[in-house]
Amino acid sequence: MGHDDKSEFRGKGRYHHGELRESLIRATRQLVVEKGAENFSLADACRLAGVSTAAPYRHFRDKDEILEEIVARGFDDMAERSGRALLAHGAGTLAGIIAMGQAYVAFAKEETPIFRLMFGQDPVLKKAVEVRAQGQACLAKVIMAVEAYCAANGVKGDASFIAVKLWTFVHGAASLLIDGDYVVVAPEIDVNTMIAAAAPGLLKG
Amino acid sequence: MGHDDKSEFRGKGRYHHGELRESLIRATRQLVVEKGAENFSLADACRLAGVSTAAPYRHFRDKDEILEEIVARGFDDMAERSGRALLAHGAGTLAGIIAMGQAYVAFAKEETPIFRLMFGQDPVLKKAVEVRAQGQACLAKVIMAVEAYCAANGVKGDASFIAVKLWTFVHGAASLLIDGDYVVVAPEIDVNTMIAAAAPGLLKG
DNA sequence: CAACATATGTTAGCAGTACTAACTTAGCAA
DNA sequence: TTGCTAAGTTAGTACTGCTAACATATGTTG
Repeated sequence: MGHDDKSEFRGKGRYHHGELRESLIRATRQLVVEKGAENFSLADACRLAGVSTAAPYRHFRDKDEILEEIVARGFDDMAERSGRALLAHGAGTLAGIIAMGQAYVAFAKEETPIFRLMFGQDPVLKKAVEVRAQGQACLAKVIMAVEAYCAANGVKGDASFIAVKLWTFVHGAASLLIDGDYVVVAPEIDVNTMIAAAAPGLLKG
Repeated sequence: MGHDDKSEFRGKGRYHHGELRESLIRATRQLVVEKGAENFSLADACRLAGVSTAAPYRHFRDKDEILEEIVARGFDDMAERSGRALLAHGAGTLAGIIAMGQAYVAFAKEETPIFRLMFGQDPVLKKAVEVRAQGQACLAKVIMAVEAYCAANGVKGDASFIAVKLWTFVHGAASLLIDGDYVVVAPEIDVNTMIAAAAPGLLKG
């Protein structure tokens, strides 16, 4: 340590950076995680990559197109985590479904700025086809888990409706938690406990 | 119509506007509603009020302090709406509680940018004492409604825990709806139906 | 009523942003 | 080697929030 040359992002000292696109994506991810997407500036990412503020426009349409890349990788990450949580408890079990929900909240807590980008309101990101597809794939996993649960426990009812109810609850928990709203009005709440308590009721037809 | 003089916000043609503070708040509210808090600029509000961009700083610490005012009035509005929804069906009834939840979502849908300001992540707004107090008052209403329901229906369980579960679900529904996430993943969902379907399960101890 | 004090406006300017246009350099291909 | 093109650069536009210094109205007080 001690050499503050940002070698992780900089090129090889040449006029042409060489892998600027990937460097900018990594720099952006780091800055978004550190300071939030609201306070992220493309200019900062440029400084981190050791490049002029006009350089990104050779690789990206605009600021949003870089963020799309971050969101896409976020969905990958989340899908993998929730998949692991489910499998750790068995596919058709209540415990597995609860673990999935808790993994969702854990992701929101650990990767808050990424989570906000993934589910936030930016209409540009919402329209990106890659992003849409990955969001759908994420819920499809939940639906399959609920279907397995219903089949194993003799619950009759629309699995996708139940899945959306679960998602809604868990998403609400994640949002209120990371936005600091529980702290304001119900500071003593334990989100994981609450999810475990609510899941059985939500899983009934 | 036809006279585009913004008379609603402008002063009386004098050097001193007269009621600039209130004019700026109303202009800000209008602009936030129209274009979202993300795209709101204080400079726009100044133009709408017919005043220089430095003028607001005689009345507000900074941009955030104007927004706090918007949030405070938003909580007033929401509290009144949900109170009416509850009373329309009777204080201790399931229908009343469902109606409260639906009113929450309706508020989020109709006043989306205000709702986002109220429950969003801005740490400055979270710290404002007035805002905190009004948030607490809002949930206190829900807790009282749940207590009345529990008393009337012989449910034993912590009413505030149940209230937080309800809030969590309804907030998740509002968030996913206004952020356009249902559209991406489950476009056919009817949020009001879903709330009515989920409420009984969430109200059990 | 005049003079001053203060509240509330103004203009000018700073530092920062996203993004564009025109120019330059490097790397590759004929 | 020549020259084309991809990928950098600098310089500049138009915007932002906010501050400092200056100007003007308003109201209080001798």
